[in-house]
Amino acid sequence: MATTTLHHFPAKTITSPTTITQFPENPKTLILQQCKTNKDLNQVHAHLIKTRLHLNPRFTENLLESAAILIPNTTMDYALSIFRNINEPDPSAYNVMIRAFTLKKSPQEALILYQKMNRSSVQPDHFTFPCTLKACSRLRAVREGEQIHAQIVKSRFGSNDLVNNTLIHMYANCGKIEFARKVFDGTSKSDVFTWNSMLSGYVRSECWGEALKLFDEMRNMGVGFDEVTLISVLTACGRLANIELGEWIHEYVETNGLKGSVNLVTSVVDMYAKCGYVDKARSLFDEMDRRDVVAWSAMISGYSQARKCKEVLDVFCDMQMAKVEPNEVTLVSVLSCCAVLGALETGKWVHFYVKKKRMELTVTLGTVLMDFYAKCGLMESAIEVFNKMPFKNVFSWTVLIQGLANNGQGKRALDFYALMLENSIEPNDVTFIGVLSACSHTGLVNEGRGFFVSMSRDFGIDPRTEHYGCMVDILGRAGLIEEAYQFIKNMPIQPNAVIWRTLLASCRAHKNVEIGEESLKNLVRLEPMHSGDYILLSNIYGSVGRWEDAMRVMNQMREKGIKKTPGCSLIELDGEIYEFFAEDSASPYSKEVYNAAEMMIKNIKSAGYMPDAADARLDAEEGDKEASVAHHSEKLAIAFGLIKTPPGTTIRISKNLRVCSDCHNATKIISKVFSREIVVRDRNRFHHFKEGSCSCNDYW
DNA sequence: AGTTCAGGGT
Repeated sequence: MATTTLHHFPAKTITSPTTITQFPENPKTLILQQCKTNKDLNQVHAHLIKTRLHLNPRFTENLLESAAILIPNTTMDYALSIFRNINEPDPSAYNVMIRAFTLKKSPQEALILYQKMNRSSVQPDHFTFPCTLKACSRLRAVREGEQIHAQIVKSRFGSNDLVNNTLIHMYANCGKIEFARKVFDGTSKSDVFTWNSMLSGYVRSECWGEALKLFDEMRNMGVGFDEVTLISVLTACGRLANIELGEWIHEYVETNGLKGSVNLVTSVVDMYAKCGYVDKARSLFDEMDRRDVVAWSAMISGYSQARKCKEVLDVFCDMQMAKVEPNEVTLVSVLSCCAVLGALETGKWVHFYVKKKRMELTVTLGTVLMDFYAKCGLMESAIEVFNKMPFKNVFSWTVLIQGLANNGQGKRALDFYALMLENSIEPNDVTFIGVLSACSHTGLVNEGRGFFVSMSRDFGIDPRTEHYGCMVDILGRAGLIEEAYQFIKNMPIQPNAVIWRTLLASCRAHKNVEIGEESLKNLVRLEPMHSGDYILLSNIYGSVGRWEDAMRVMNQMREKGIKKTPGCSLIELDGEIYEFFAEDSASPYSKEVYNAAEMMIKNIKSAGYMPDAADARLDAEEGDKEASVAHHSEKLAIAFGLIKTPPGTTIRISKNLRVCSDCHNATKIISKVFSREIVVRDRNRFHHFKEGSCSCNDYW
């Protein structure tokens, strides 16, 4: 006999340790206290039938409740079989079933049963409505909710607090906050639960100001408040950066001995972090004697929003040491910080973890995973995630479009934009930033103009500074410098420094001295301490041979006490991050790296590379200009990558500034001569170098 | 027999 069949015939069922041998008069206590599985229930059920006690509805309903709600991790099958055998179920039997379906994530079934109850003319009682409304809430079924509301009004439960609290919750959860308020105003306003329901409704609908107003009202009316109230109010404080009220609540928590409440203290931690006091949040977090996954996640997201990525990874590490399992929310914060850092290895580890734990690829998790891959330059992985996501929203599509645009695949980005519209997803303002940058990074001038018009005409989105910036970029990169300049002059809102900087960068690429000078004038007025701007104009002079003017601009900068931001490039090898600065001799690898860089330059020179001194340090001696360019941080990092990785490995570099034209040219040739793919993430976008050309088509 | 609450993405 095959051994596998034996497993289905264990002797255990007969001599199970939970076997019930003695039955008390009232089986309810027994069912509640001892039944852990359906098998236990079976025995009680059998006993009830044998003793004909099952004809007593009270016993049967107790059994039903146990089967539907009290036995952990079980389906509704057993409960359904009991329910179907009840001759004329009364409201309580229906209530148990409706409550259980909602509890077990089948709110749809709950509503179907409620309809059946109506058809059978069983009168709902004051417990039926809350159970059913909760199901509507879960499903965001506002129409069904409204129908039930009408039935409530017609019934005698219209003034029942419990019923009204659930109504408020249902409307707020379905986004109908003004309906919720109407219900609230119709209550006696004497129950803290009612106030809490309304408060949480405002918080859920992101009406932070209304929430605080309600809390004020609550204190004026002297209804009192509890922990749940404070948690909602703290959320609103965090979003409004209302530190005064936040601190008042913190005081209240301290003086009233409420620090043992993990939820409440977590909310205080979150409030401080959102108000910008992340260190204060941390010290409070450290004082907690118990931390659950939400507390850890709040601290991690606090650091993540403060862009303190190193701290995010440290706390995440501590969390694992503390043996608290991260969940989706935790991982979203961690991934978004990996995206900022370009921490490919760590982010991949998180993705692996998600797969190992078979976590659901929700819209949020999927979107942040895509963004992470896109920001590490791995667009194919990003698209793979996108294709696996069962649901996508405007965020997901926007990340995809922006990712493709930044990785030099502008045409593909626009294809996906068209597909997005076909899928009836409405683009928002951020989507258009992606669409317009796809145009600018690909040189699609007329398409760009078209989208800029379409944005407000077809979708009612008013362009923001960022959108004007994209247009300036589109025109400027294409060499339409004069038009870009006029575009800025005609902008209905005040151009900021970023706009002028964009124009200045175009002037650098197209050697336009006059408008470059004009741009710098505006930049000096708006952000006088930004070193890169002076350097850009200086390079423009250099590129047309006006070395004296170039020197003059650099001196002007130095006189103002402005220091150059040193160029810095990072390379990740075996999960370790190596940092290189331009002309850096302090690095422990400097000798090795300089030798490697020298060899590398020699090699590409014989393949036709000509150094471009326009990007050199101006104070370098004439003969040293070439060496100055050769020691840009990027070249050092690439040289290091060449000697430290096996032939054929892709080299990934991130740098803090934009790629200079000499490095760009050199890297193209390196990719060909050494047969390497090289991916450079600069402060604006990606460059994928392969076989002598770059994904940006020399257009950045 | 029931109701309110915390952390996340372009």
